Amino acid sequence: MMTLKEKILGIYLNNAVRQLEIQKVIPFDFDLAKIKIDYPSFGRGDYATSLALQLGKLIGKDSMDVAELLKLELEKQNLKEIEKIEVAAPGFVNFFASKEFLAEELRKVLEEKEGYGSSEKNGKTLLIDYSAVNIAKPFGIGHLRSTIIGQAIYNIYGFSGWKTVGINHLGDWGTQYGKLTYQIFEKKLKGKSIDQIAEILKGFTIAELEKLYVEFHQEAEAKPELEDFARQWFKKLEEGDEMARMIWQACIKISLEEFKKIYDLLGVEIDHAIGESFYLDKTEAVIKEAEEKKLAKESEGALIFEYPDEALPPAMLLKSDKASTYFSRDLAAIEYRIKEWHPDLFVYEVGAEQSLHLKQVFLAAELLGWEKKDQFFHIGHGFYRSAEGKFSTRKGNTIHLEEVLNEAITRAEKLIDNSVSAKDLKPEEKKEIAKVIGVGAIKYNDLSQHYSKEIVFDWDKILNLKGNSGPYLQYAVVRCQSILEKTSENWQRPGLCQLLEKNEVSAEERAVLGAISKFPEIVAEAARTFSPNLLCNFAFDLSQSYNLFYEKLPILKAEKEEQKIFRLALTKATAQVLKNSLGLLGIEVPKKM
RNA sequence: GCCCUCGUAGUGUAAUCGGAUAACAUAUCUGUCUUCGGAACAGAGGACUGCAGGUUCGAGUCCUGCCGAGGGCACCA
Repeated sequence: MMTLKEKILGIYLNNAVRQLEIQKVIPFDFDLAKIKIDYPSFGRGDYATSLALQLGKLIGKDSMDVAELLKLELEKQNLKEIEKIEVAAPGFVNFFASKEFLAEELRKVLEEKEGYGSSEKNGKTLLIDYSAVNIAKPFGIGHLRSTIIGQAIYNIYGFSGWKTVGINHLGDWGTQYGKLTYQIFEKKLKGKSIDQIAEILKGFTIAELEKLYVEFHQEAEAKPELEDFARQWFKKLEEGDEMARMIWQACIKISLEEFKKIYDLLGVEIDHAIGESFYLDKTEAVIKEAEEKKLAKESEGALIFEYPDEALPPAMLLKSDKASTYFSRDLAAIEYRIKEWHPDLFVYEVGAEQSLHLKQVFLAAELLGWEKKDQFFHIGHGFYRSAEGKFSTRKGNTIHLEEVLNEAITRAEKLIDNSVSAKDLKPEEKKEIAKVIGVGAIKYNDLSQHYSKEIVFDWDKILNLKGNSGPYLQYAVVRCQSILEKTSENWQRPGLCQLLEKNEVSAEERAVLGAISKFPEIVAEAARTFSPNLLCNFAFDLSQSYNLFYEKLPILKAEKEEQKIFRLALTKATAQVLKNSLGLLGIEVPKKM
């Protein structure tokens, strides 16, 4: 299924250009790949191309003349989706979508419902690595971006016809667990019997684990030898020492239970949670392969991966004490994922700080002959920062996600208490709605900003509940639904679009329709550029168009019967498309608010 | 020192592979309510898009240099 945008580019413009070639107006083999279709600003049409500007330059003619020629050739094709083509200085060609096209899209929304905008299965698989929370650390605000953006990308690709595999690459391995096991053993377990130890381990909370971890770093500043003890403990862990394993496993259990609460609150479910430790016994084969392919080299007691022509700095495969590194584990993970799922595209939703590391991993996978490096994509998101700088687990100045979510929910509750329409609701219903609104606000705040940007953490901004925010969109849907509930009118009947055909549609109604029909194109663009924020922009635009229409024109009290039906259909379609958008973003819609 | 990312009204952001008068929110000011849900709508003011060059018919976007912020550069992940 081609979107109108794709049709204009791929068929209509292509035909026009070929015609001009035959007429020898322009030379043959003009490369249409350089051309794109834009959305012009309001009033100038639905689609635009600057093709004539480029052609004019190429053949040394006035772009306006070329634009007129293109317009002529396009008009000869009798395009049913296009009502009008205009030429504008200095050589733009603007397209206005036809009533037939808009009516057809409206019908499609009403028919296809939650499927509107989706694509048929394309047989390709996307594997996305996101969230990647760390064991024994609280679910920090820092993991929010990865979790939310990753889930949105996962949803968008699934909607676009891809088979999707989501992986939560749990951080459950590394020297840090040496630090923690050392600390737990020294501080809490030393000299205790096995039974006592089991009992103590069961009782830990994640907050205590975090506190121990922070204390370690404080103490290590005065006593650097602690770092060596930690490395020894990590080595024990790698060698399967019973005590080390026991402590480590207890940490995992406690952490997973804790994370489950947050994922539930966020409404996120990741297909597979696989810890880094899972790949431990798989690194050996990778290292052997690297050695066979002459890509590994010994250096200062460690084993490093070297890139030909120093394309990238070397990466470490084995530490000098022969312990594995996250580089070798990440490579082993790729090998495992290829075997298990045969993905066509590997996406890593991981902080921008890992940019170099992932470049090294991707290029290594290519050099090893597994995959091409352009099959990998790193969505390197910017961090949440406090006004003073980065949040750090080591220093203990993190903001816990649970705190943020609870605060958001509390703020939403206050608004609900003041809401007239929700005053008859039971307390537990209000609580549930507050959850949907609070969590939605936080998700939207995050998703609406491009992933590459840093976000300075500010309670008032992250919890914004009006203007360009999650609740604004939720409110638009709820209001649509409220109107629809007030009528038993069947808007899905023949004659729905008579008004359109008779040209009796106002500018406000036309704007809503125009916005709705862009949805499939926006989904495709959001997928291509891994940018959920485009969907946020779209949903906000549509809500604004609808709110303006709602303000200006009566729906249930429309003058004519056919107007009422049409406007109800518009309301239904708006609610549907907004719900589809929010669904992809992972934002729920309350029944009332 | 080298490498990567980011710099847009007071604040927070948008602008898709270079397109038209740089859009939106917030804050400030002014309006809209006997009408379908005011968490709404309309209007006003507010920008040499960090600075200086360059490429182009056209630059917030590409290139060069500088300034600023953040991150990275082998035994943390």
